[in-house]
Amino acid sequence: MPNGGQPTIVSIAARAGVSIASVSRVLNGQGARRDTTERVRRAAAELGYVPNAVARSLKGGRTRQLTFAMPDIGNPVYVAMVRAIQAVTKAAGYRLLLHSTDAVAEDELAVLRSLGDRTSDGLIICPIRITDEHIETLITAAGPVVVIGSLPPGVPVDSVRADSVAGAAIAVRHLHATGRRRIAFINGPSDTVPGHNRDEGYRTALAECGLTYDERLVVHTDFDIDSGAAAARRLLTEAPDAVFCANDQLALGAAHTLLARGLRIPEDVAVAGMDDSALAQAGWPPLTSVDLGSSERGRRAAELLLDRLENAAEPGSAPRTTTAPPRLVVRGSTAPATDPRSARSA
Amino acid sequence: MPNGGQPTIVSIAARAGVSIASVSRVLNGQGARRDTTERVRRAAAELGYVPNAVARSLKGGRTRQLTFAMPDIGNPVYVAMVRAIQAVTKAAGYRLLLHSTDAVAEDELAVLRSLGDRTSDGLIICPIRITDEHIETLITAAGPVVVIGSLPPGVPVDSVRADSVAGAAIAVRHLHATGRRRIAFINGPSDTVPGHNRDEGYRTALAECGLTYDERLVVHTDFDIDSGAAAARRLLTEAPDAVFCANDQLALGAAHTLLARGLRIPEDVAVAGMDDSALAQAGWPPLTSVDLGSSERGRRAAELLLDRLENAAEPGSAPRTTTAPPRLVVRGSTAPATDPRSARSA
DNA sequence: ATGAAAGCGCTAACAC
DNA sequence: GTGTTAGCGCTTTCAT
Repeated sequence: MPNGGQPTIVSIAARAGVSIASVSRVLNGQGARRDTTERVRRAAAELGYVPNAVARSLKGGRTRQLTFAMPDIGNPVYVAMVRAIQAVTKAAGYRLLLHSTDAVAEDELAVLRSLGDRTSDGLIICPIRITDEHIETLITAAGPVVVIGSLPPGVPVDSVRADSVAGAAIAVRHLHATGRRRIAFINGPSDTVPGHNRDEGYRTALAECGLTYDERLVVHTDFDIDSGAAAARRLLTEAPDAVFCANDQLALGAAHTLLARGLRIPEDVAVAGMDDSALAQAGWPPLTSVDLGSSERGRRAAELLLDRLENAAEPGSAPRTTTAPPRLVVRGSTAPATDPRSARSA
Repeated sequence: MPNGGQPTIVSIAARAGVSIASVSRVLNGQGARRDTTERVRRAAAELGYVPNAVARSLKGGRTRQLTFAMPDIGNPVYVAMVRAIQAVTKAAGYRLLLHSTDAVAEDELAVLRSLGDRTSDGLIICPIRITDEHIETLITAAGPVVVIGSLPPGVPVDSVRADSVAGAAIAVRHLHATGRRRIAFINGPSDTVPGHNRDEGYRTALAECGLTYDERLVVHTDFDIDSGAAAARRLLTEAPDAVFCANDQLALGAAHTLLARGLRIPEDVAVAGMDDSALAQAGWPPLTSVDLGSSERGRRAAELLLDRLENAAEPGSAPRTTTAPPRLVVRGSTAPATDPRSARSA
């Protein structure tokens, strides 16, 4: 037996007494005589035939599979992107392959290069850092790629970015508007694009609000809960009346430290995060957070990719870049400490 | 140009001045003369050759891809499974395809049937309900399948299950041992396997502890945060001194309701969840939870599947079933209300 | 409307 | 050690 005993168009053709070409036509909904159509269909059903997608791909040169590579499948932000991408690609008849790179640059490059093995027709990748090697590999990729993140100008690749500068600024202004004056900032690594941009937004907004930047109120650390808790412990000596965090995990960690020290949120200290992930609603009190449009970015990226795929006409046509606008989601963690009215000005 | 201009073994053969067979051999590390080997390698490198995985799969009958189908990619329990499965399959040289079925039975069946399209070599599936149709489809599946969940006896399919009966019982005994006597229970739908088993564990443990089952203390609802919050609101009139929840999301929701009503956790009411997902640590106070071995189950399932794949010898050999033992993880949400000593007896 | 046959890119006999 | 050739299962001309 050549294969595992699976029925193929050959078995169907034999059973129905027609040629394999007729089987193929009938199964793909092309014209055939009533009689032929029926016999083929019946034979296929009786045999429990399922078309071999691999053979079809080899012939057609397309797999109808797309890949999404993200740094961390456990991060709700990427889960939101997956959902959005899934919705778009599924509607277009594509399967989605998920790949977690664990933020390892080498792994990201490997995914990029693996486009050449024709396992998927296109790729959406969300790199946390973008090195020269990334750009090099991006340019020579064997298929269409869309980057979720900030590409340097001039790189001929479609991309979708978040406006975390504006996002951070919105949060800081909100905290100021609700009466906070000592606004601490727990940020991620400063050598990442997100970290750098959030820092810029923080500084800008402080200036706008007439507050001075005080480096004792700023901590750079990793993007997870424990780091947030540790950072908050260090900041406590500075007696901030608000803690703005570069993502929800950091905010959750910071909130734990504050509550454990007996401080009340938001009465004594306000806490705000970014991403508006599922964690923000899960926190106590529910966390104010800046939605950077994860779903929106995912959806947009998928659309751009599909567009390249369907209109493969001009592979060299100008790259497109979209920016998702940030949106503040106010919850309990930043209710005004003193004058409830001022909350309205947010 | 036949394909998208991608180099193939034909282009390499031409450039190196050898036959395609030699190219194939060299690239697959088989014997060849020094000179030949070198010329092929150089040609491949210059052309930026990447083997076409589709063609290789068609020839070899295997894709070296595995599929994991779970109900909800946003649920930390499944994320933990993905991580564990990924680790095992990656080490064995398999790629992992992720599929979120959204707990839709029809989607689960579709995934099962799609094994026939040869897109992946095997499947791990985590169905939330198991209907007769599931079993039927499972049996006639076109490739090896491992189920994470409880299969009725007699179904000839490998499976890995959690012991949620024992898990629920551990939690209840812990609450009793730390001084709680009015232990409410927020459970998922009773017509699901997990819901049914947790209920059994709850009843058993209550009896062991000499407490009587009081249906006013029990609520059946959906497995999410909002349902947990709503259920807790209903239970408040019964003044429980502990709330045991069938998963962490329910526990988180319940905790929110309690805190919002000004009750203290654990001083006034203890709260415990199940799954020990990332959410348990994210909650406030950090949630005591029963680890049902998500990682363990994922790992085990992957191992079973790989074993079937490698030793495809006897497809009809006896199905194996593993059960992962539950483990209580005590955190702040169930510290004893009165006598700190009694916590030791947990 | 239908059948014969070519070929997608690769591996593996089989000859030389 | 190397080349020739036959498929893997399918779609798609090209004849008939």
